[in-house]
Amino acid sequence: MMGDNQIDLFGASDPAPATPAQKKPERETGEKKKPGLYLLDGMAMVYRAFYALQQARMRTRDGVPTGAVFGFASSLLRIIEEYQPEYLAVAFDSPEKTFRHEKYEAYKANRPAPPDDLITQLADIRELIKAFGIPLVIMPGFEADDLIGTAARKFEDDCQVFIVTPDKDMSQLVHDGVRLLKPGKKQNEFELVGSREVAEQFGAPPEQFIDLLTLTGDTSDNIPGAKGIGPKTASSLLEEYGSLDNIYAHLDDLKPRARKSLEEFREIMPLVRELVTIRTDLDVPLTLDDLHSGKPDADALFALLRRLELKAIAARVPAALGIDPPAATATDGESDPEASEVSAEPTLIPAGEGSEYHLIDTEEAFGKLLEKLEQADSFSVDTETTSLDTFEAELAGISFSLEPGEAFFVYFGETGLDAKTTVAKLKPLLENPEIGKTGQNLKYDILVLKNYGVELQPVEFDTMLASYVLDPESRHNLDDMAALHLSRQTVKYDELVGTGKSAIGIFEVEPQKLSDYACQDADITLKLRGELAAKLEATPELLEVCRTLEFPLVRVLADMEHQGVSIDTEHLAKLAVKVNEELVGLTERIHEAAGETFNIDSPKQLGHILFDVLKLPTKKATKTGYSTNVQVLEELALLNPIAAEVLEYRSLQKLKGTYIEALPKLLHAATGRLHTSFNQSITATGRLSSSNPNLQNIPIRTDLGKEIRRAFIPSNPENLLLSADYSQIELRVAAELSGDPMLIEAFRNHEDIHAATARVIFDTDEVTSDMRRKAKEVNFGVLYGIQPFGLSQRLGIPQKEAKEIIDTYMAKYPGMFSALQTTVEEARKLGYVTTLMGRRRYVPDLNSPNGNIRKAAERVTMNTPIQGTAADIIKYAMCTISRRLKEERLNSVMLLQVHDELLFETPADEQSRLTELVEKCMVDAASKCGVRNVPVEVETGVGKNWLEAH
DNA sequence: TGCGCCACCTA
DNA sequence: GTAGGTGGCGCAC
Repeated sequence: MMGDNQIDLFGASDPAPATPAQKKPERETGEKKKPGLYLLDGMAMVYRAFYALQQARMRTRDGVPTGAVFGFASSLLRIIEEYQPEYLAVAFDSPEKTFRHEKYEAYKANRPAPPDDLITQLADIRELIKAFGIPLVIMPGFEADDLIGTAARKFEDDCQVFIVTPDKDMSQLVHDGVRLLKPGKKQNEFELVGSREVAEQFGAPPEQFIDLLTLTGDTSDNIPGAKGIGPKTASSLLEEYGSLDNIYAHLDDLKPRARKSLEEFREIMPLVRELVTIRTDLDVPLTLDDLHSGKPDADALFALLRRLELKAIAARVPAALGIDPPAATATDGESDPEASEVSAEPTLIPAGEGSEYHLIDTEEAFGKLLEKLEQADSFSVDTETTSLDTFEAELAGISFSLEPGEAFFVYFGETGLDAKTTVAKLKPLLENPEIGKTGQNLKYDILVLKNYGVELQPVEFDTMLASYVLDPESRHNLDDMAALHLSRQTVKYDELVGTGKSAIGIFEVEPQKLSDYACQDADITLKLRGELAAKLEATPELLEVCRTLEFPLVRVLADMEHQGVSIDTEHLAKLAVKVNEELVGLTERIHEAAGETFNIDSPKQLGHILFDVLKLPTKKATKTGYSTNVQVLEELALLNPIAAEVLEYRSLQKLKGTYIEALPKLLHAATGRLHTSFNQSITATGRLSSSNPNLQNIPIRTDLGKEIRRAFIPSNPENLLLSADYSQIELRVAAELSGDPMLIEAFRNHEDIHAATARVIFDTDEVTSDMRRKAKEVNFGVLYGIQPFGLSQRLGIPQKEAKEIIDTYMAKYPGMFSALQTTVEEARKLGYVTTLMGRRRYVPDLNSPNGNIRKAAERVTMNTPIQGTAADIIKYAMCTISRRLKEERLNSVMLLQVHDELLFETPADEQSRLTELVEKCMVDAASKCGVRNVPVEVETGVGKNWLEAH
């Protein structure tokens, strides 16, 4: 990487300071401000920049990755802009093995090689530092940490030292004159970390930090700590005994578990301590002058930034470094507007610039527009309304764009046209199946127009969903997409009407301004369609996901939301009375047992009662105190009945607050029903989500939960509810993906799959219920990206046992084993995972240097094809069912989707036809989506309410 | 009023 | 161990 192998420093081309060197501050003038010395932890900052900007996928037009360079340069500039450092240097590790490798073979052995995209940027970063005129410090055999530690110690009397690093291990260097600057959550913000902050964050002051790190070890460097001793235990031990040596001097006072662990650890402790200790005593010929920036090389710097198309950085350089771009290579502002898509902070042009927008507020102008629209075969449309609630919303106007660069706004305000009659004139073309409609979140427009008797169709392209399919975890709102894909700065809705109390109604906005805003949205939407469609076409399977699943589903979901579902408020009212009585009793008993009244809903107060007042043993800590969650309370229930009462209280309170009392309030005044929103562009896997209210998490497990389900009833009392759900769909998908013959065979034979798994992994025909339970957890584990830690937690067994179970499973189902492995390997190479239909999810963290983050990404990678394929299947089924219901002219309607279940309302005489149709569509959907080797089963039920139907 | 955190509901 | 949403508390603004 850093190719130079000179023994000593190599730095700026010109060691002479750009400004006359500050005189070293005189000793005695303690008041006088000391110069600042800023030491950058190079590689750590590079890594951080790389991952922080990975999502943005920054590249030059030629595809050269630039995110890390951008992030690093931006941080560097920020330091210069904000602190104007007298001394500034960047340290990097030497490429050779260091003394730590010699002492400990496995040092950093678990570090994966840096991703290719990062490696290619290292040379650029190095060039950048040189062009900035900043000294680069590298010494063979030593890591950047040690160089920084040594420099910090050496110069802390003469300077205020700031170590710029995201690495917590550096906390040990914090001292009177030494502080850390840690990159914050927001790009380009730094958090100043002094002694107090270290103590707050880690529960140990910097002086104890080495001992703390020794005890816990450092997984990222593959350095073991004392087993079973985590940060919390370590810091409380250190608080009590002051130092590691003193802890060892008092081993006998410790709890047996900690003692045993520390005894085992004793042998390697000195080595660990040496490994985690950052050296501050290297014998290196470093002088303060070596750390002084030289003159920046303007030619080299601007040439580099130009090559990498980092305009935003180039723009900051003149002010920060006091240099100007060479005349010939001046950064281009206007000359090349299209080029900026890939740069991080492209100069955005106003969205409306270069476009023609027309306010339509006369019959004559409207007549002309109508003619145009009738002759079009496709256009974009956007409604402006008085409310985000689609049932309340009144139209303020509708904008259209037939070709990029021109848009029209039909205005319904006082000075405009009459909404009702105008919409009636638009109706035939809005409903014309031959004229394709493009929009941003068309479901909203469909719902609004329904109130005006218009069934907007067909959904030819939805930019929000196209963006979602291209990258589900990117941002899908119009403003961000305009900036990202079009380098356009949009006028925001808030800028139009203001915010908070000073916000005005949409009809109070000046018509011309509203028109420009609305036209902008239609215009941008159509332009975005062009960009997004091109990207989809480059990946045909993603285009197919849009065409066959997402776009057709928009109408289906709009219809479901509009339909709504009825609930039996009287039933809920009765439940409320019962639950309230029980809660009053529980509250009394809990307060009595506590000896005082307190707020049971407050985990903080509850913790105080349980652990301070009643002195019950603590089990688990959270960030803010001791955990009082279900697992903890269940354990405590064995010691004190109050815990069981609290559990009961919690469960009742939750159901009461979230459902029994909340749902009746959410009934819509106009329809008397519950209208959820099905969000189609939220989840990373392709599932839907539901909100306002969330009807995908209605209780079912407990008795009270079942009673809540009983409250969901048909809108027409003559009708019935029909529920149809896929049986074990995710396991079947997993079996299909694995191709594992044993697993597939079990499904073909209609076996009890958990029992079958138990038989295989426990190698017996006598499967006990406990074996089945464990096997069930293993099966779930496979779906969730199985790892020993997780299974051990779920089953409450040691990690070692969990590992054995997993090993056995994988040995018995080799197809599953290799499929999971291949999935992760492929994803690591490609950067994304796919469902059977080709839906994508990017998983950049598979290359993270942080073991925990990487493992989490591996689980995501294993789960996404399974969860995502199941989501694709039910989406496909919903589309075909909706179509078939219309074709068959049935009066049944789809009400809800709950991931593997569909709920319908049906007239009694359609019940059997509906059942047959739904079953067939659901089963067929699986094979259409690629599940062809494993049979898929659907279970249906009918009843007077959701509980009976299920 | 907004936000992070904890806890807990679903598939 | 995967994917979501909501309610209440407690704090900062």
